[in-house]
Amino acid sequence: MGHVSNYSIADAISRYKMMQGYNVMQPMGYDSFGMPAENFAIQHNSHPRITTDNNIDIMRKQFDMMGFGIDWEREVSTCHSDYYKWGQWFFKKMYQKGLAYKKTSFQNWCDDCQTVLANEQVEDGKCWRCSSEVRQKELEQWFFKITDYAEELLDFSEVIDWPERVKTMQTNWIGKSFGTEIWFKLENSEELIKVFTTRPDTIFGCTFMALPPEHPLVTSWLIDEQENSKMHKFCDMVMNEDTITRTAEDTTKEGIFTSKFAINPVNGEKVQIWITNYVVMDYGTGAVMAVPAHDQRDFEFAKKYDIPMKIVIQNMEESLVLEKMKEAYVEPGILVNSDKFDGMESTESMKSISKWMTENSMGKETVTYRLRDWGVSRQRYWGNPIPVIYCEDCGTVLVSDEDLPIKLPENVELGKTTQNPLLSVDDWVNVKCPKCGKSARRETDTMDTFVDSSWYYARYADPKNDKMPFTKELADSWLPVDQYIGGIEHAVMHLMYARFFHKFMRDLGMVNSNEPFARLLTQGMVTKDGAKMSKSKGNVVDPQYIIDRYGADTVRVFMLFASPPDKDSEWSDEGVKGAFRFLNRVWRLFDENLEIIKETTNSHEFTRKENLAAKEREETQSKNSVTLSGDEGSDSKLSTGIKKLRYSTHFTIKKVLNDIENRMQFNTAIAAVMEHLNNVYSIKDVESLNEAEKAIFAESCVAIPHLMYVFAPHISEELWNMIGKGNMLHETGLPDFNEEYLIQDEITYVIQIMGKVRGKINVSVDATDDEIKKLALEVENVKKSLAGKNILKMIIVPKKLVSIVAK
RNA sequence: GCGAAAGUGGCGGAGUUGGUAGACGCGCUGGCCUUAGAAGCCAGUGAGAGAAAUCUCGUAGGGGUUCGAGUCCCCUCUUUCGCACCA
Repeated sequence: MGHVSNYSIADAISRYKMMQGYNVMQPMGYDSFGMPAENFAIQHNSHPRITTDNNIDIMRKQFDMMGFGIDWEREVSTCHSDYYKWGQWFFKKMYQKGLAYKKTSFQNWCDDCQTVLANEQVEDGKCWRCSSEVRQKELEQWFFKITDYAEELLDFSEVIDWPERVKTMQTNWIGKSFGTEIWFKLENSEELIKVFTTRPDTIFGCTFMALPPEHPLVTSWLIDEQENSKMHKFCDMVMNEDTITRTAEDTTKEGIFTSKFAINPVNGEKVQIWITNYVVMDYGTGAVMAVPAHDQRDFEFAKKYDIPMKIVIQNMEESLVLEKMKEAYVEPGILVNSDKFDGMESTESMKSISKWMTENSMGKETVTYRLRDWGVSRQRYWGNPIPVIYCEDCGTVLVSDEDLPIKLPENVELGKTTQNPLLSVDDWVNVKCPKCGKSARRETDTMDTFVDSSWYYARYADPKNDKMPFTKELADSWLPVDQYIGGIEHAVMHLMYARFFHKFMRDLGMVNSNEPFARLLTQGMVTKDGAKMSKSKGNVVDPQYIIDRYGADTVRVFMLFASPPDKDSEWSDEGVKGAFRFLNRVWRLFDENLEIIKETTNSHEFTRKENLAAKEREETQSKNSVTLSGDEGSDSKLSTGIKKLRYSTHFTIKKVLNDIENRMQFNTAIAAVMEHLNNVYSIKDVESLNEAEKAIFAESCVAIPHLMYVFAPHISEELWNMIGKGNMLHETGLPDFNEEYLIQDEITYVIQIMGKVRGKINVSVDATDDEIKKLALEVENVKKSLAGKNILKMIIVPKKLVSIVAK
């Protein structure tokens, strides 16, 4: 149901844009590589090639039944070699540009299964399959150097309508911070330990140094240690905690003293070196100068292991005393115990201290990013093979372009072993070295599926190209994507990888834009009984059943009406019936009044909303149609009820256009049409209306399919055809409203006394403030409430209310 | 633990810049229509008091700013999403 909801939104937007005259491309693709597909196939004792293609067929059928305007000529599936060939091609480009490289990193490893586990496959530190202990194993992995683009990824100036929260999350993820690298010497050695800190102002308070077990220095010390020494045991323990446990760990700081010391360059003091579980290798320099008095984690650690503390920043309001401190003092203050910097304000001192350290070769100012390079290696079968061959003589050799795609071997038996099946396909793994012709081996790692999904949007521009991923002309004519729709769960990773890839493609000269997605809508998920629909929970709704029973338009209207697109929406069987009832009411209105509508509308049409696309192309387009009720003669022939109806028609057009155009809020747009429909039904005796009134009535009816088209295209086109219009509704463009009919001669003012509503008055539009005040004070209930009070002030909010302050 | 959001009737949700809280829909109640049901139509529907006019309370909880707060500020709680203990 999630997909149905997702594409109901996309289809509504694209139909709206089509009505505006744009040439809209609504493509469809399947991110079909990856673990879920592989596991699904194993479960069903089948092959992912078969199961994914099957699932795609089912989805395509459903999308067709929903009537989504998808351009099937551009369908893309990431697991088909005509697509993944180009992923391999991009990998080569990354490598050639120095953006793909290999390094070791720690992975969740199960010894029994001989395989790497994803975080989600680790349950309580144990393998999900065999329940044996998971350990961290150092493996060679391929990485993409996304950090080269860190600075540019912080720049959102070229996206138009991205949700603020997505931008914030990405900015925090990149985590740029200005700080200082400080060089400590190892005692009795010339070896330097570099630490990174954002608080150089606290350097004089450093009392120990914290290293993670992965630190190279620790590794070198461990060689001299006994196998079963305490230090070995501690390091093994910390490193074997899987990433999740180590990440989710509350505050239990643990460590072991190395018996070694480092020298603080600013004062020559000896500081203890500890190995700890709370420092990570991947950030900064992988080493921390610990200042327990002014960092909470260091504080907790120092308390636990009884390490000295030193106050170097004094609280200006309340003097800090070491013995009494219950937590670290992290606020700004005045420097103390800091030699010649004593008395400086801490925030201001940072620059001076960094500068002084730079001049005296104790360190340097640096900028650090939290962002790490993107690990793309996966030890799995159902993914895109990495186009690399390892030769004993030539080393790492790229597969030549003529040999792409490297096709995944399909005659593998899944589920027999827990390892990557590719390892055992000998005639696939064993190849001749492209350079020297000697026997060599293929890389058996496949790529992270985020690689596949990082550029597919560009492939839509030129999906059948077999010479290159796409031509520049076609890509530039379509990109950037005007409207991208995806779940909020992709706020950081997918959306950032795609931005990175786009900039990379730009630097290859393949596209000329800087961003892949101009506008972004993060849609909510469909829930049932308060939880996300999933097979395991058994709370799924089969779209097929609902479509068969109520039709595609009902499903679309319900989905769009249930909640704003960026919020989760709760599935409700009753709510679906409500949408169905609404469409039936629309149908009946036309059925019952067909003759009147037909007779009176054939010579008239709404003023067409300006054709925006044409305007952009600077073509002149004459607005040749007339407003229907504009030439019906004097208003005096019209009853009040009919004038109200005319107001409703034009007000609704205005509201719906605004809700879609400026707010993308389909639920309120549909509500407005429902309200209008109620207004139309309030006209009882249609036969007895005069000609002018009948025309207004007909206009109010015709507005409905016009406005409903983007939500419920099938019934709207059908009604349009029924009233005898020759053309198709979607070719007519959007209707426009006539400002003239929105002018009201009376305005309701609410009267508040001390903020509470005490009455209402209807006032003519051109009444003066004094007249309004006078009328307000004449209201019975207002007089009653004011009895015995003095009026201090009267505030008039134009066209809204009168507020009286009285005591 | 960190980062980002959200919390409004029995339910889904309205409430564009601080200005009538609860639009619209669902559900429920009563009535009409019908041999009966389905469908449809009409009326009502936040809580409490009252015959009514009307009054009091009410937007997760607690404070604050304002003539006026669902909306702005501070604190707390709960839920959702993401995560790589960010020095």
